[in-house]
Amino acid sequence: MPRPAPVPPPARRAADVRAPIADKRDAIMRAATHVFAQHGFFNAQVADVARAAGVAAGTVYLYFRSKDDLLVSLFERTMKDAIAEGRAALVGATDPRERLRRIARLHLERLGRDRDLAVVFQVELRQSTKFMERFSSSYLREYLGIIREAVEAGQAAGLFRAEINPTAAAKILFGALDEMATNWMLSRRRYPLENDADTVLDLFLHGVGSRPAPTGGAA
Amino acid sequence: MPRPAPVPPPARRAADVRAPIADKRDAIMRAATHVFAQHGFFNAQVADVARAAGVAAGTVYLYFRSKDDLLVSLFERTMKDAIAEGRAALVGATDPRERLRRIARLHLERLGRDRDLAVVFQVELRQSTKFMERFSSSYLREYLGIIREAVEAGQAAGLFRAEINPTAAAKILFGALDEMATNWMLSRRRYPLENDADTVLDLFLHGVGSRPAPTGGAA
DNA sequence: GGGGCATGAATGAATGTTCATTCATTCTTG
DNA sequence: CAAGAATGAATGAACATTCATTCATGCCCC
Repeated sequence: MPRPAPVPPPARRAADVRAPIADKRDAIMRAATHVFAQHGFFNAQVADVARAAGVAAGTVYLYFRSKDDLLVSLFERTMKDAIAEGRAALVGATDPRERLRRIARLHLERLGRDRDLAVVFQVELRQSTKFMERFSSSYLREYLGIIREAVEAGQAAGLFRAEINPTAAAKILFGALDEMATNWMLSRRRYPLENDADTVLDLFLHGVGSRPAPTGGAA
Repeated sequence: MPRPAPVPPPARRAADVRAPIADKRDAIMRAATHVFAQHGFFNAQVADVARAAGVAAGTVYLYFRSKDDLLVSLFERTMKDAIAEGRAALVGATDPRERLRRIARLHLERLGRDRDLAVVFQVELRQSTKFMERFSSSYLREYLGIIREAVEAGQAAGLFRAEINPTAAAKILFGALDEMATNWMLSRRRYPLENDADTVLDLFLHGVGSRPAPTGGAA
């Protein structure tokens, strides 16, 4: 009996005709996130990912061209989701300060929700300049652009000092958030990461602000 | 004739008795910085490093326990240098704002001086949580501590707002500088990185400041 | 002064392991 | 009973590390 119930066949229904593709692909990506976070991309074996996903090693290659492709896909999917979620969250926020606050919160909420994902994003994706450049020139650029526009809007509204360089300010805010995420991920303590968003925003808004301080909400 | 002048024997003089050790070790570390920066740690072969250093592959193992050890040594030496240089630069600066400014400048000057080093520090060292944790729990902790103390001093002097969390502020400043360095390293343009220190500091000091703004120096 | 000799640095070919990837075969399902 | 999904053993290349050998140096004794 060479088949000890490998995966409980999940009772396919009619619409599942092309569902299995998404199912397995998704399972492999989830497993990969976990395994890469655990061992690091280079030390992780494709066979481990396959095992964690409950499929055979060869199956991975039915859904991904290569191990690299697996990491890249992970990254692309997450970034697309994140940017879509981000744009949605900005709808209805007109005050530039509020827009920045939402961006920051979302950034940290998303990473704080899934530690494996945080590890992959804060560590594994930065393994090689190859990945970094790819990341940097596409999604990071877009992300920084969104922040920059909010800063520019703030300047136009007279809320932020005119002499601030919006591009630099965007990098600074991103860098601060990124560092918070990295610290959280490396820390053994499991504090709520999203609270750091307010800390960062408070300092940032004071920094760019033309007034003494537009404090968040606390009396 | 299996010996096509492998390396020109560099005419040793008396004092060289124990010099070769430092020489070679150093040469290998330099070469490793370059090769790791070029191909990434995992893709770089020890043989490449050896070739770049002008020694045989086996020789690397006379000076380093393993490939990992080579990366760790690189990192430890640089951090020791940097922290020593940093502490020295702070001597004589009593104003907390001035201390922060010197820290920021030095941080970016050092990385901006050597692109290969910047790549290794901004990318290669972050390959695995193993290295990250090591880095984070030792040198980064120390570095953040230095920044935090300057912030606390600023608060004690009434220059910075009392409600600022100094630990968080230190992470924010570090994160912002780190992002500037990463951006510079990934950018094709070769602008002077150290100028970003003032940009960051300006925003940061506004952010923490209890006054409208302690502007740097420009009229 | 000079001709071996001991020392240990340096070499680089060989080793052995570790995987990513392939593909002939088996299984599932409609 | 096709068609195509899935399997997992086999393959082969890549590479860290080792180690038997070579080489350079300085020392000592004649």
